[in-house]
Parts: sequence; structure tokens; C-alpha cells
Amino acid sequence: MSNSEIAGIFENLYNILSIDEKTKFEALAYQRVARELQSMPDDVSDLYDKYGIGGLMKIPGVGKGIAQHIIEYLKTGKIEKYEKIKSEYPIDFKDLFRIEGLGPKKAILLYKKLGIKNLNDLKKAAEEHKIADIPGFGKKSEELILKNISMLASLHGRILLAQGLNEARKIISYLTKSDFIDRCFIAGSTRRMKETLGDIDILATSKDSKKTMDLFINFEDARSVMIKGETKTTILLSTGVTCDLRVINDASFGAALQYFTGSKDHNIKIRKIAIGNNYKLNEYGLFYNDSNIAASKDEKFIYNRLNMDYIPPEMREDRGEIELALQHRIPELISLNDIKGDLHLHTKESDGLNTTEEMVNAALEKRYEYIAMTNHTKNLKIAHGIGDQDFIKYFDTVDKLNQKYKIKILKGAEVDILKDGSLDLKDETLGQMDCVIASVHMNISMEKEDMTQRVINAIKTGKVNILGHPTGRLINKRSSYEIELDEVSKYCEKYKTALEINSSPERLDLNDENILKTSKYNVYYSINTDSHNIYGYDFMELGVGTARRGWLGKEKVINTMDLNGLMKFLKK
DNA sequence: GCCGTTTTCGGCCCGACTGTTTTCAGTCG
Repeated sequence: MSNSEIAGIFENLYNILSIDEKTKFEALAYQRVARELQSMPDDVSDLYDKYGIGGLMKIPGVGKGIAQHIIEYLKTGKIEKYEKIKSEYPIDFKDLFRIEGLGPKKAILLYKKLGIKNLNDLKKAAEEHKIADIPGFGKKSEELILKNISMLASLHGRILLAQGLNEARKIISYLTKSDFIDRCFIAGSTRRMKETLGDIDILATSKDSKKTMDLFINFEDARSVMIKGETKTTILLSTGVTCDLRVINDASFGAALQYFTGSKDHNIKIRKIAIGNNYKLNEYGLFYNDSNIAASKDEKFIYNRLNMDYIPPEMREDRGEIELALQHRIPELISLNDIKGDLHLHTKESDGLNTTEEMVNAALEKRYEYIAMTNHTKNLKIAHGIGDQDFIKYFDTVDKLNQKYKIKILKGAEVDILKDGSLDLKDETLGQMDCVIASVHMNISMEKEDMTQRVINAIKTGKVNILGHPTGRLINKRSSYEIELDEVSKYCEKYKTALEINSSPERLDLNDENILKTSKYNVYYSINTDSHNIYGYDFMELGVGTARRGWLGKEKVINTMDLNGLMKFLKK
């Protein structure tokens, strides 16, 4: 993967070039490409191999010059321009930037004055009280640096979406109990349903912003106050992430929600379009000749005034959605209400915590039309996977419950895909099932070609309805196994195997990028929770959010079908 | 260095907060 390495180089070029007035715009160009490279699903080296320099120049922000730099890196592992500048400023910017309030200019000043290259150097200099004397710094900044360094150890970096949503909702219910706060909404990456969050953004309208901020800093999970102002306050939560509260006038609500939802790249582009139409867009409104025309209503008016379709928050990543909106081609995305059942559930029979009947009752509360019981198979001993005989016996239980309850309980399994791609149950057993999920759980470190073939072999058995968590990644813990999803998708199309969007908080697998990638093919998806207890059903919103980030409509998702439609799809 | 619903040259998002200043620069999102 060359993308992140090259992005790192361009990021540093930005840092160094941005301090000089003469090169600050050139710096921006490098920064833009750095960000583009990091969010791009395709590897630049593949792109160059396949399409040459023209392929590289298709990347937004990449012109001839930067394309040449990328090629130079791919061929030699170095970029001469950067090597030269780096020898002048051998600074570990990434390390230093972990300190809040340190940016390129201050970092370079610290290097010039004190030779500081990294956090270690910085810590030493601060402890020796050398920082305060440097122009632009002072006693307070020295203290802040020391405080931030000691705090770094306890920061967790990015938290899972599920955690963030939880925390955000807790804050909102805390704030809205007061009588001076009117509206209170989740914004930022949480609203965009990003799989991990670096911070939490909350937006509130209030009659009394001072009182609101005072209330906010007294929230029970607040560990410390980082910034406190009239309109913006930042606290550090005990989970290790920060939470921003912005208080705005009710009259600016729509514009503010648009602005604070982001993403940054999306907003920059939208604001440029506004300028192109002689408007000015900021968090207070959409202005034409200094008169505010579309601020107080909801966000939709802003997009519509710019001659665009409304763009759902989950799509706002500058991945082509703006161009689509300008052509009025924003698709109708799936929503949580479209889901008619959950097709990946575990019970006590393998490693679940609840009985089948308890799981059925919980599904009834969700008003589901159907669910599928899909326990692990014998290969997965750690999860108490069960064998053919036990499945046959278990299906009697399911038959009885089907008599008793007004919900269709499908017989199924999450069958292991063995090393050679065969399935971990006999054909006769699989033949008695309504819904077969096949997943890779063991021997996950294989060469890309072998893993791809393994999964394709499983699909080619013709018994697999759903490919479970297709890449096997665990967020913040384990990267996906090597697999070529393009190839897999072709077979999914041919054998009517749906790709799972596993909604379990740590999985979210397929993720948004892989959904975008595979939806080029005529494949279906199944959004499942992989619940191991009755509370797991609630994770469905994470999977639906991920599907929305992958631009999916409900017509592509099999568990939005009614029971008849679903059974037709599952029939092999 | 890149880019163009006017542009192949002249722009490049924009406002809040902080700490350093004595009117502002740097950072952040």
C-alpha cells in the first residue's frame, strides 16, 4: 500500500511549504492530494500500472507535477524534492502534532530555535522551561504542552461509532433536560455514521449560551475542559475523545447543521459552488448580497438553492456525491424502517447468550417479519460450534416456535468456510436450511489469491445464501484478510450469494468503501447484526448507516424484501 | 501546484478560540 506513505510525504511537504507566504498555496495542493490518497480505495501503484500517468492525473488535485512525484516514488521509493526539504527540516511533524495547538509554523519555529524534532525533544525542552522564552510562546503555552503530553498516554484515539452514538445521545438527553436549550442535535462524523470517531460534535440552539456552556462542562463524563467560549466549547470525555458543543441562534439552524456535519472536504466544495453562484455560505447562513436567504429552515433549502439535490449526511465525504447532486441523481438510500428482518443470529446452542425463544420475542418487539437462526458450526470450537446431528435436532425447536409465534423463523447456520473452500456441514444438512451464511473464521492469514479462491470455492458449492463478514476485519484490532472482492463479487452475482453488511460494532464489514466498490456488480446485500444476545438487534442502525455511506438503496438489500420475496431469493 | 457552468491567469473556505499581542498570528474543524 503506497498511498499512505506518499500521503505522509505530501503532508510533510504541506507542513514545510505552508510556513512561507510564497509557497503556501502550493502547500495546499500537496495537502489536498495527501487527503485524497488517504481516502481513496484504489492503490496508486495499481492505478499507475494499469493506466499510467493519465490514471494518476484522474485523481482530484493531481496534475502533471504531483503525478511525476508519485511516479518517482513508485520507481525509487523517494521523492527528491522532499528529501532536499527534509534534510533542512528533519522534523517528525506527525509526532509533534499530537499536541493540541501545535501546527506547522510553531513546530518549525521550535526546531529553528531549540532543535526540537519530536515529542521527546519537546517534553525535555518544556521541562527545562526553554519554551516560554520563544516569541509567540509564553508561560501558558509551555504549561499546556506539558499538560498535553502527560494526557496523551490516556487518549484512545478514535472510538467506535457505537460508542460515540451512545455518548452523544447521553449528552443530548442531559442537555435537553434544561429549559433554556431548545434544539439539540448530533452533527459531525457521528451524524455521517463514520465507523470510527475522532471527536463528537453536538449542535444546540439556546436562549442562553452562557448557561448552556456551564451546563455542558458539568456533564458527568467530562474529564476536563479544553476550550470554553460563547459559541464553542470543547471537553475531554472519559472515553478519551473530545466533544464539541456549538451553540447557535435558532435562525441559523439549517446552515449550522450543514456546516458542522461536514465532512471538511464536502463543505469546502459546497462553499466553492456557492461562491460560483455569487453566494456566500458559512455556519450562519447562505448569503446573497449580504442578505441571508436560506439559514433558518432545514439544510435542504441550502442544497436546493445551490441547484442541487439534498445530500444525506452519510454521503457527504466528497466521493462524487456533489457531482451527482448537481445532476439531480442522488439515489434514494435505504433506511432503518425498510428492514424487515435479521438474518444472522446466534443462540445458546452455539455461543449466544439467549435462548431461541428469547431471541424470537426480542425480534417481535422490533416488529420483524422474519429472522434467521444461524449458529456456528463444529469447526469453530471456540464458539461451541455444533455438528450436523445437533442442527437437525435443533430444527425441531425452530418448527415448534414457528407454530407458536407470528414471525417466520428461518433455519440456518453460519457455516465455516474451511481452508480449501469446502463447507463445514454435510450437503444434506445444508439442504434442510432456509438460509446459509458462510464465513471465514480460521486460517485467516493466507495469500490474497488463495483466500480469494477459497471463498469463491465456497460460493461455487451453490449452497451459500450470504457471505458473512466478507473481509474479516475488526476495527482497531485486526485488518481485513487479503481478498479480491471484485472477483468474489462476480461469483456472488452468478450464484445469487448476497454479501453481508455485518452490523456488529467492531466489524461493520463490508465497510462503506467496499460497498461502493462491489455495488458496481449486480450483487445483493444482507444487513445483519450477528447478534449474540437480545440487545444485539439494536446494532442494525450501524449496518444501515454503513450501507447509506455506501450509497445503497433498499432494492439491493435482501432483508428489506417481504417474506415471499426473500424466500424466492434464498431458494437455490 | 492545481484548476476553470466567467477564467489558461489569478485565485485557492471561513470563522472561533487562544495566547500572545497592543491589533494579531497560529491552529482547528
